[in-house]
Amino acid sequence: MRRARADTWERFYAVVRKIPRGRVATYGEVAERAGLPGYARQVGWALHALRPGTRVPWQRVVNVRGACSVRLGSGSEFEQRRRLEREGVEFGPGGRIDLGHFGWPRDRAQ
DNA sequence: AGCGAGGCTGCTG
DNA sequence: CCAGCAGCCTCGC
Repeated sequence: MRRARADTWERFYAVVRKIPRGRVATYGEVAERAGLPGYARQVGWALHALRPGTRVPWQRVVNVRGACSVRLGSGSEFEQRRRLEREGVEFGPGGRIDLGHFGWPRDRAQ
């Protein structure tokens, strides 16, 4: 069988925790770095299922266009943006982040 | 066991 | 950059 769900999610969390402060990574990147390319959607689900109290910088994970994909209405969207801005991440007019500037450089180690 | 939905992505226009 | 289409995996009914 494939990897157990909890095990898979733990990999995602481990990767997310490696994202440097002031940087953001896409779901696809997190999945890829976790050794599970193509699991972008599962990263989203893993963060969705993230329990309060778990120390994971989920706010640094955005979609490939640099926008917060957090489900609207949850209030987390605002929280995410507030946290990122505090880290020095700038948002564009459309509420998007310039991944070319704030994205997590793949060539660099964490 | 089947099916729709979800914090996504890459490829085409 | 946005819209449409298809593929990805897991959850919940």
